[in-house]
Amino acid sequence: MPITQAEENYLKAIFKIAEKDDKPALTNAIAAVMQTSAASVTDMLKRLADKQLITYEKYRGVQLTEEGHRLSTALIRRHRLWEVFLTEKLGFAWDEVHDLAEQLEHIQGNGLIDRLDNFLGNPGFDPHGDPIPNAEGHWTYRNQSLLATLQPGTQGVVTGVDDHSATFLQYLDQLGLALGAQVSLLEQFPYDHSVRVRTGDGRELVLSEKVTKNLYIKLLESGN
Amino acid sequence: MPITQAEENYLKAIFKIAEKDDKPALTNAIAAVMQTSAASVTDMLKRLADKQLITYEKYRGVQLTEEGHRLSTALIRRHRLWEVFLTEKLGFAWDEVHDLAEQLEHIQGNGLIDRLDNFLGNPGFDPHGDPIPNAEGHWTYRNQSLLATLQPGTQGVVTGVDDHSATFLQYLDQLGLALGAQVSLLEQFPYDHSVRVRTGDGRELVLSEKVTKNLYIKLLESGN
DNA sequence: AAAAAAATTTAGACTAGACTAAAATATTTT
DNA sequence: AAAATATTTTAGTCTAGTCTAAATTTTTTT
Repeated sequence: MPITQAEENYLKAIFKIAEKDDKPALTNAIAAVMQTSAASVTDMLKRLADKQLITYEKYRGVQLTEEGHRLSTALIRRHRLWEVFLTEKLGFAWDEVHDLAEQLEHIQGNGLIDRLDNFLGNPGFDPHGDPIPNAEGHWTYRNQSLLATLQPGTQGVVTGVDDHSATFLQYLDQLGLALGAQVSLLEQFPYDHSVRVRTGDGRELVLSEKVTKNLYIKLLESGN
Repeated sequence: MPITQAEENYLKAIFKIAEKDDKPALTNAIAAVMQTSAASVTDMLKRLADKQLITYEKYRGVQLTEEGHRLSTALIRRHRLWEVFLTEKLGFAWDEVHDLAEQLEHIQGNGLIDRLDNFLGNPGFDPHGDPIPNAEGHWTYRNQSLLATLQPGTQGVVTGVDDHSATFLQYLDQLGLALGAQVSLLEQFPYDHSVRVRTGDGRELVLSEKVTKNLYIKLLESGN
């Protein structure tokens, strides 16, 4: 039995939930990610369990099997490589590529993705700074922290985002905080957990907690 | 109501049949192209007629409406541009790209295809020599003839194929008759309609009627 | 440890797209 | 112009994926 696009999408949703919580993914959580009803999720979980892509215990949530994990990783790899293609080669902005990659990731074909990877120069990260697993499913590790967790006085470079919504990404563009932008954390305001930062080009910005909790920074060695 | 992938595939099949015959496409003909049953075709024809993409008269066959024609043309444009991408950029051979393009042609997204077209340098023809309609749906005309229709003594260049099967394309590769190859028609054998040709690099080949009826040649001016 | 609330599953129904078998309509042959 | 044949449509069924409403199970509150 081939794996359908709907099944692939569920696998990805389960992977993403498991990644965060490291606990079995619950029906309602999956329903929220998939924007569908809990009843539909239950139906699909049975199908995925039949295909041995998840282990499913009624009322207890699900976990990916090894095969399910392998497929999810491959799917994320495909998604992120297509995102690189769309930005690097076709000139799309980082807030425009998600929906297209969501479709492209389902294209099936021998050797397609490895050729694409090669054509793109084997990129390690996608346009949002997310790592791209290699053909064996291994991830590049990177030392980055949410801006929200840093101490005043530290300095770093924007390396990723947690929120991939177009509105957030466009707001970052407006602030001049694309990937690679330098920021120094000047001050934290305990009242609402907003912060004041200085950008690489010398501007000062105040960022809300919502921003600091969605922006990844790689620290620069303080010696530099 | 959005147009589904299945509907798009039927539109393309109807377009291709109409292109050849210039008569209404009949149920069985569509069933043959779609590799499905006549009953399934009838079901789909009703849906397409509801959506005003075809005009359908029971037992009488179908014709594309203006909108149906526009959509089919756009679909062919997408298919052929993706084929160019797969060969030119990813290095696939001309006999490997059909199934992938069959999937890629259904990707929906604002500006995607025009960006792709631009990235590829606005190619006029796909890897099989088929013309690619432009964004307005206009076709590049090219003066080419089936090898089967040429007279001995004429000389030309391979510009296209009618049969897109991998076996035919691989056979042409083996014969050294890729797009752009030179051929002079030396002799026709009335018995089985096979022909003897000389290739650009001086080899002599005998080609069966099946080959000559699937190979397009653009005549060289005899003065050259 | 009941009762209340929340989460999940079941039951039953719907649509798109396919199928087979049977009925209806067209076309071809005699 | 009938009869025979070929084509097409209808009728009824199936699956994947969705839905709502009702029933069940788990968790939380009292």
